[in-house]
Amino acid sequence: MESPKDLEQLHEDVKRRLAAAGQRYTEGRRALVSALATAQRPLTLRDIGSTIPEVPQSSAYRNLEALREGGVVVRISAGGDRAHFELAEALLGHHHHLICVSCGTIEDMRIDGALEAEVDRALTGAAGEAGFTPLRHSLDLYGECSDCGEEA
Amino acid sequence: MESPKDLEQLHEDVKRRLAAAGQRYTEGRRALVSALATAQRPLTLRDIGSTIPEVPQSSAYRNLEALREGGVVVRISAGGDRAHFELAEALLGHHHHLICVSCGTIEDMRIDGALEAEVDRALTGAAGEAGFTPLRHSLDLYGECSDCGEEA
DNA sequence: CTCAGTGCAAAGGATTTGCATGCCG
DNA sequence: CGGCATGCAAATCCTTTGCACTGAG
Repeated sequence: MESPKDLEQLHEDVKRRLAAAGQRYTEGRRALVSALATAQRPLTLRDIGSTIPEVPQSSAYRNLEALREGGVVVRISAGGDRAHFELAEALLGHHHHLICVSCGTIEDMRIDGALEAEVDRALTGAAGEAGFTPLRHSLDLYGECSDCGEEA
Repeated sequence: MESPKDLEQLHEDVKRRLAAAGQRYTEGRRALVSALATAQRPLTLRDIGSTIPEVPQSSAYRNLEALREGGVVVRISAGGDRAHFELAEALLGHHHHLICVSCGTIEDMRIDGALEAEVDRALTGAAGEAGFTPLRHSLDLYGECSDCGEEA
């Protein structure tokens, strides 16, 4: 759980990043960042809607896009039809995802740094062979979360 | 490139799998499987539409779903808004994807088996800690493909 | 023959956009 | 002030579905 102080620092950080990208840090955007920081896992637009109903969907989409351009938020397409949003790795650190194939929920997960480096090396090699310029990787585990497993 | 003989064997294999799932292997489904096998990379519905325009979209979606239930095709959500489809790993073997952030194209890629095993072990460990039952993993590399890189 | 498969058109759901108005810098 | 941000409603885009018809087994 984030302490209020951490949250305040986060907002400062975000404000700086948005300013650098020539964007304002308005009340609605603050609400979005707070919601994402508090949840500590990727959220769908629907999740966000139930957390902060005062922000209309269209504004949420538009602001998430603005935050994405500012490098504060990333959009995740895995995990069903609906997109998920979470704070960028610049803010959360590098991590991966556990994706429940049953309910679509996504959780964050971290793996050993050495393995991470090894994976990166292997991927970069494979990319080179294909004339591909690597930017980042994603390593996701699909399965059933504890909630869905119990019901089965 | 698949030789005609391989393609024929593929159709036999698919026919068997569909039969086991109690489904027919019709002309439209053959066309879809041929298109996917020939492309040798995940295709969007649009890609498929331009390859085999004689198959209506709704039929394509329905048949891809039938093929998915039969374990012949998988649906990939990464790589933009549109879903991609490709032959299942039972037919293609385990592999990963290179995803172009610019044009959304996806290509197949294989990595070293030992690393693969190591990754699987690490993921299974992390999954256990989260009360997660692991099913499969995905390891994708995002970057810029050679076509898009040249233009930049 | 019988039931799954097919095509067309309409429905659905998530996401985007046009436009008039409000607020931040 | 001036322009970006906001809200609402309408528009889009991908995907799914209802229904009557055809074809595979």
